[in-house]
Amino acid sequence: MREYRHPQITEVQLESVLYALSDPIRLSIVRQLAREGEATCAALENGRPKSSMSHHFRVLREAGIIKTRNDGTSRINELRDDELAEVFPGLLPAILAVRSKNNVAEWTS
Amino acid sequence: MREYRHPQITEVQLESVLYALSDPIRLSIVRQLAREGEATCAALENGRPKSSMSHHFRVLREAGIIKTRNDGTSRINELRDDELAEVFPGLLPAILAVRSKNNVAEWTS
DNA sequence: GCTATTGTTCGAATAATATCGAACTATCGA
DNA sequence: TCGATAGTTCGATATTATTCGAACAATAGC
Repeated sequence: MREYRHPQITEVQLESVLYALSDPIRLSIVRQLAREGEATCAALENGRPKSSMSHHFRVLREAGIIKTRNDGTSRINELRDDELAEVFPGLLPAILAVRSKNNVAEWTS
Repeated sequence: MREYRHPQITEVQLESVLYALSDPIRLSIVRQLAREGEATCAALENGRPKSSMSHHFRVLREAGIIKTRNDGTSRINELRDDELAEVFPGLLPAILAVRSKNNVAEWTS
């Protein structure tokens, strides 16, 4: 499977980052990645359809928030937190510091 | 004209704040308010139709980002930055610290 | 090569947003 | 009371997102 295109961190736009993170599912992905370091797509889809999740991963990737690499048949995702800190210092930490009130996995069922 | 309903700051949702700020026009409104303290709607619409701007002010207001009060025929807007700092510490400063590359007023004409 | 696993892409339906003119409301001042 | 001023609301249109099944692609293991 071909490699993904990740934007240069200097090309990343604040608006796109904010938009990508304004979705509860994507936000929960990012929170989980912040906790666990890196994770496959499968580990992050909480019973949701793969195609939906694939869409969300793409939005996060194109916004410059995550980096995806191939590992066999899996894709491994990780936050680009260090890079994001260069261009938007304090932004991701401020967002991650907010405790999530509603668990996404909860309103899946 | 009747008063606006502003959400309690504790009811404000991170997702809504991020969404509201993911729009370039709304972001430019917030930046301008951060510079100038408070401003009327007219002072913030850069030649755009009033009805469009009214929509954006509403989104910002309902997200808990601005507060609007009446003053004669004008509405005066201000950031709820102190309150936002209570629930999302560091978030607004991190966003406002990002220098805007494209001036919104620029691509108006 | 066959099969299972993991994810992507496509396509179509649905939903949400943005945009802006037109009509309307409220207030101020003469 | 009559503009003039400042915004809001309505309604219609256009654009963009979300969702998810179905088909597809790539890899690992046997």
